[in-house]
Amino acid sequence: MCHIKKRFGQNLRTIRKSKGFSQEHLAYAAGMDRSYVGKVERGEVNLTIEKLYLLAKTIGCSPKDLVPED
Amino acid sequence: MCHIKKRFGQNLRTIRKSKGFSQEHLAYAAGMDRSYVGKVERGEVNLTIEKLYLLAKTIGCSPKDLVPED
DNA sequence: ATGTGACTTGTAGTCCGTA
DNA sequence: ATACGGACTACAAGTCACA
Repeated sequence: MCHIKKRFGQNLRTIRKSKGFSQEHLAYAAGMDRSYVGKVERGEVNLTIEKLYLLAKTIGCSPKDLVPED
Repeated sequence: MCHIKKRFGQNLRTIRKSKGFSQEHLAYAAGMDRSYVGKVERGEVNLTIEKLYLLAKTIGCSPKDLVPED
């Protein structure tokens, strides 16, 4: 429960890299600040589902791909 | 993108009912306020992933089951 | 290109009601 | 049992500077 943010961030980072995005590119494309994306990936942010969706959509994956299983 | 919250709420409501939970029971078991669960199901809340996870765990389903596909 | 801290503003989330 | 609202507090959102 307490690690969901970190695992979410790891998922995001893995998929982001596999798509060839930099944090900067992703942030810009999603209309977010670069530092915010970094915080999400480091598990420092308990982000909302709308941000979850925006990131998934921007990066080109399903929201479910970012959500840790357990 | 703008209807995520509503679709999420619908998913939660459907699964909650299929498990035989009332909003009150779910809220109590998850340590949340009764009115909050209602707001989530009505799509009035842009909830965080930790709440998403807590609700899924309490209701006995995967977090992915609550997340709308698109 | 990314990590981190400090900060302000908006809203998630709580707690109390009424119907 | 649920919908809905008001008022409040905690924290997510969003920005920036510097390493």
